[in-house]
Amino acid sequence: MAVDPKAEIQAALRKAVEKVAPGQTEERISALERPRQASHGDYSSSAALQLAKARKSNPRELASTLVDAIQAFLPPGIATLSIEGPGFINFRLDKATKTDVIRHVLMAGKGYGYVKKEKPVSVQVEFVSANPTGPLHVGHGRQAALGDALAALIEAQGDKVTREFYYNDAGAQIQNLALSVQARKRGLKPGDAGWPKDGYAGEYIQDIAAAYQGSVDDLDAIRTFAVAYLRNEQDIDLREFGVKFDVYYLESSLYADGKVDAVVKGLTESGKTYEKDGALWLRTTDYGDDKDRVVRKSDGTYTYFVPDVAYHLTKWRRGFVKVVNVQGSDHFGTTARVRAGLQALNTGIPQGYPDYVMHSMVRVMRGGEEVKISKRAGSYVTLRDLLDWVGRDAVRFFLLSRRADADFVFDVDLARAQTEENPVYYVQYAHARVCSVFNQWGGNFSNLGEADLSVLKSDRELTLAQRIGEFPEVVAEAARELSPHSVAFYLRSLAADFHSYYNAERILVEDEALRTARLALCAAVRQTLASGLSLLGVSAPEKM
RNA sequence: GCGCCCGUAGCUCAGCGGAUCAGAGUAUUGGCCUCCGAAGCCAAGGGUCGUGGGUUCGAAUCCCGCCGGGCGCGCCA
Repeated sequence: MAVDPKAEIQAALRKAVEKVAPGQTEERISALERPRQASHGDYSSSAALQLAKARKSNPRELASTLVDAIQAFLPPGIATLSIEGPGFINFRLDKATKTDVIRHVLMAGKGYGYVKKEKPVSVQVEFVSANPTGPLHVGHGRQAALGDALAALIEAQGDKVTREFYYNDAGAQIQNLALSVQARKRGLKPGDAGWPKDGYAGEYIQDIAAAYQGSVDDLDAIRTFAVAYLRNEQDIDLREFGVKFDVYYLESSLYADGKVDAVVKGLTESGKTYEKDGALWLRTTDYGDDKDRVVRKSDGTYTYFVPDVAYHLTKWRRGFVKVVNVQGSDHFGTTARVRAGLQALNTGIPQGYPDYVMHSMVRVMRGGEEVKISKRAGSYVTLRDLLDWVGRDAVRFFLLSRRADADFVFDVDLARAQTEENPVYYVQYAHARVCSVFNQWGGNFSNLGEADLSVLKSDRELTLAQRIGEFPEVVAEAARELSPHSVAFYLRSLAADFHSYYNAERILVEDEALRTARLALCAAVRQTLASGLSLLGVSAPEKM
């Protein structure tokens, strides 16, 4: 088992800080940073600067004291220390330490970057959750990419993840869908006299009407048919996008099982409700919401708030200790009240439950202009449009290359460019290139693990090895911060390091020892690229 | 009006609760294939990090004001 140099240094640093400044247990004091400038070493600590402030002493002297302490705790042969600048302690890893990771990756194989937990936690990621009233739009695409990647990242941290899709199959929107299809079946068009008030205008309504063979007067049959039709259509798109769900949860089941009534009862018994204007209200403001919410309308029916709370209560009851909901920022308003409703039930659900990953809107640019509508959906661009234009890998990679809360401009022309520069192909190409080297070589992989890595001495080789070594940390942080985009950026960097190396040095050299060591490095690159792409749901082709 | 988010190179965006943080891609310009895949590499130009204050030894990063943009503020879902 290879050592984890960062962990070793971290541990030594913590002990040193504790020794020099007992009681200073603040996490950030003993934080290790990765300097951007290579001349500043591989890791650096600003502990001396931070401690100097509190102790009113000279930072460089303090750094010197810390260095002595660290060296006493740090096993030999890992790194050398120096004090630079105003008092930074910089660590330079020994070459052998840097290349050690290669052996580790080859041993771990597909497990590299993955954590095995003794006690996995049950986690749920809920995403897409589109109501079956139309084709999936690009925002759903962003949710699908985000949710699936988040699930994969959390799984990589050793937890057990359930991917769930929640939808409303019985509400007012579904009624409008049924009425729209019925009207189409009767030959009406949007805008005609008699067209339903909140009817759906998209062309797909006509498709459903044409496919429906039953009685035009049987609204229940039309509703059932239309829901099944659109659910199927959505599933086809999701399948092509490579997203699979473990559970489809129906809102109607919450009513059928009495869960909605039970929540109303629970809220009432909590003492946090009151009657006003003939309606039943919940004091969600007691839990951080900006205004109280109606539970039961004056006409006796419930607001959507109730099934929402009931649904999230089932998540907790089903044993999901952690829940991540991926939603568009237009659903922003629901987060505070769902959390408030869960708190009011007083069932021991933690305060921040559930987590939300909100993403901002996606704008689609094509041919220098913004695309706002699609023929099929009418008022919006669909996920299907994107898939048809640029393919699954490009859609996934692009949608994951931005922070979720950043506005997104999807440049279709850039994404579909296969002969020009394209961020997706850049990473995939690196993978295909490594594979190509191995094909050319044609040797036996099992020997690579015994390669003498000490012959890898060039800066590019050490940089590449170190980059590979960062992968587990990148994955862990992306999972912790719920930010898959950092994996996409990491892969870009790894691919860049490899391309640069490939152009500078020949892999298949005459010298057998050197060749074997370089191939071992390449094998580690390939494994890391493949694992990273897999986390994002993007394929790692052997040929392109 | 109130709440949350965003404002970084011509364009699209990273910058992990400060320091060793002015970065990547793209676009533009100039080099590199008789040799493992040129969907690649090497290099150049390009930004008072929206703006004005504050805190600090140090601010793109933290705090406050302002300007600009997005989303949300229903007895709709």
